[in-house]
Amino acid sequence: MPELPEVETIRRGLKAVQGRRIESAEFGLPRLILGSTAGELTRKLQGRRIEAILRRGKYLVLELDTDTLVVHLGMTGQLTHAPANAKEDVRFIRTVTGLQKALGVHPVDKHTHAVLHLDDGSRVQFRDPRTFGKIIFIKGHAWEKNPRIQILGEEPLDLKIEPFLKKNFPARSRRPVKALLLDQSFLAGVGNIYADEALFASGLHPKTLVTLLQPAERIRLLTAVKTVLRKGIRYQGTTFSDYRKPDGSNGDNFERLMVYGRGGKPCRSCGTTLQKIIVAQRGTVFCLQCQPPRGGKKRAILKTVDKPRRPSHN
DNA sequence: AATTCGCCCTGTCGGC
DNA sequence: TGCCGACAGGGCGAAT
Repeated sequence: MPELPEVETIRRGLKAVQGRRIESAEFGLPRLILGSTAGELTRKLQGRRIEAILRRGKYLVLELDTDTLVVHLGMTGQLTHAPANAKEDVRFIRTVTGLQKALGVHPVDKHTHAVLHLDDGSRVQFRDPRTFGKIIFIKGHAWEKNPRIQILGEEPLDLKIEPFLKKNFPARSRRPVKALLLDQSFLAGVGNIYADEALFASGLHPKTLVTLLQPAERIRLLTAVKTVLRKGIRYQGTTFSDYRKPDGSNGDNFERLMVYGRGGKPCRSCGTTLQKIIVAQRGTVFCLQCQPPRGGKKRAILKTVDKPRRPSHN
């Protein structure tokens, strides 16, 4: 699931298409397109120049000379940039049979739903097996006024923590803190992976009610969000299943995750078996020891921690 | 008003 | 071996 670090990595990886002109465009699955029909979009994009590639939350924004394309990758969306004359990339095709592999030919990939052919012979391809992605056509450059963009909260990496806590933090909300992190109108770009990682990094149980967070915990939480997102970008995103960089290669962050995707495995910090529960309708992995819940069980855990340690003589 | 739920979709995996 | 249900989940609109 491409979240802020994955989309940012893709944005950076697509730098080479800036300034290129779109010679032609193809669209395969009309329901992924908003703001235009597939046929009209093909016509509208012909001859357009890609001026800039931006990111807002999990949205990738392609500013053209006259209009704007906004892309959301949903859960399994991939945006790749294939060099001139490149064949279909076998790395994207999981169903290649032995014979096809031997012959070096593959069926046309049924999951590639959009292709932009550029004036240098390269192409940008949008592939999305689960089709939760969206391609939004916006006339002109006022894409920030689009309802889907307008409702987004602040960019986590830009925000100043103290003013944000005063102005934007729903201190009386009774949602679990994980639900808040997933809310794109609170912070734009945090998804299931980085929400779990941020909660682990700040030592908060995912079900903790927002209203119960102490000021110091709020600061810890926001600091952790920034930290885990920056780490995700540094390692070029988390490849769990479908995410790829624009060159088709994997991100390096998965093996560096502390909790996401590690349910039942030992905590990398304390060795306790990581729990998997459902919070806000999402699979959620956390460490009961490092992220103790409020109330009943907390007391028992504190008691254990507070036990005087036997001095070691070695 | 705030929060939760159901739905969209398809590849993968475990169980029988 | 093959069938089938469960699961993965971002975001939107409906329900509570």
